[in-house]
Amino acid sequence: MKELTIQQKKVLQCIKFYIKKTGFPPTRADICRELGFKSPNAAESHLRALEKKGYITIENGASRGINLTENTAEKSQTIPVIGLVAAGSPTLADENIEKHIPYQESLFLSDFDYFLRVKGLSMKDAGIMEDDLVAIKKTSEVRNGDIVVARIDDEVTLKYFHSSGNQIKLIPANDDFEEIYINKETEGFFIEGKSVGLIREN
Amino acid sequence: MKELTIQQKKVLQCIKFYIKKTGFPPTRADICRELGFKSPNAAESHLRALEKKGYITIENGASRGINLTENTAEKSQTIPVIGLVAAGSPTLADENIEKHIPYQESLFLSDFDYFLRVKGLSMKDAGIMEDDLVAIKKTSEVRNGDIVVARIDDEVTLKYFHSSGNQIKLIPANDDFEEIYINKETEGFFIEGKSVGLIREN
DNA sequence: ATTTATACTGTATATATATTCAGTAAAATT
DNA sequence: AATTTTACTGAATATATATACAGTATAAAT
Repeated sequence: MKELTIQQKKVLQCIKFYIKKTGFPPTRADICRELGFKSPNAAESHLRALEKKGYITIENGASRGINLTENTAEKSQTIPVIGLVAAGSPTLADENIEKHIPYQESLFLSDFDYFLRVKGLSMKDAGIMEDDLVAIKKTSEVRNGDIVVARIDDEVTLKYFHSSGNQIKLIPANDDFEEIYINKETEGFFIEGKSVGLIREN
Repeated sequence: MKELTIQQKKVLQCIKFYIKKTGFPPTRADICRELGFKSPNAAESHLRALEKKGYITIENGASRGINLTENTAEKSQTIPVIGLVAAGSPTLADENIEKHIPYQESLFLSDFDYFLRVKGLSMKDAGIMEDDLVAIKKTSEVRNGDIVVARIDDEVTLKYFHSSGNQIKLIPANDDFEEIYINKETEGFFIEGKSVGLIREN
């Protein structure tokens, strides 16, 4: 799809916002009012440019006959999927984002920030398999028994969390893996978040 | 919310359909055309009735100024959640539906018909735990290795599917459970569908 | 170097559209 | 029994709206 100019983007945003607010598309005059244009032809020409570039369609002769193209209309929010890379934290930086998947508010009981793509079988007995998507809520407030995303220096893992006093245990759900013991004050140790749900794409 | 008459329902449906089709609400004349009315006032009065009953709002003076109320606008499709009841098939009958959850088209790679609430741990080693929601696509076309919803008389189970010749094996993913052998022609045996995804609400 | 696209103002106008008024008639409420 | 709601036709109209035309000016593409 052809790139939009800054002004054209503004007009497109204005249309989206107007529809969201009112339920129906704006008139030329509405766009002028919103963006400070003094001539309806300013809006008109921008609309024709947006049409030409495929972002909207215009029903000729119809009032408010603006229709957002499929690619233009935001269907629903999307949530990033992040790979559990052995080295490097699962940040929301672009280079770590595998893809985006559509997100529906009430999908899980708690809200969450991203999906973590699981590598390996260290949580197998908790029913978390390779390539599963674990919904992660970014928080450091975790309780014993929670499944957490823990970072130790550059290593990131998904494990059961258990703390007593100053000592923290990271427990795998697979006998082939070993528990990890750390001190709360250990440098480079950090709880990235906790699991609040799971999706498996068969 | 106040009940609608048959005609008012028709008009409301007409508005929804028109918006879906064109991206913007209909005019009075559009409604007349769609429903065969000969006077714009027929549409007008129905609109005012719908407004009075709270199904739409009307922006006075604005063309196509119809806005569907929150409860009126269909946000997204929902998919039923069905319990894996030991006796009785997981049909989409109301009495078997636990609840509805919002559904986004591209959530899984394949489309599906309902979620099955898992009881028991017979598929534990496949990472399917108690209370998980397995996305089921209704089909009898299944392949060896697929996880299927099988019905034998009134018993419904989730198992790995394996057929060779006329014999079918239903294999659990848990050593504590036993494989089930059946003949393809056995009466009362039926493949309800297969798993195409999974959701776990922590 | 010339054309095309961008980014507007300003005016004008045909027509698309909401909306009111005047009726008719049956069904539902009060 | 009287009133309100539903369900329309039919005509009239003010105005909301799309859209064309005439300009001006700068930037980008060919």
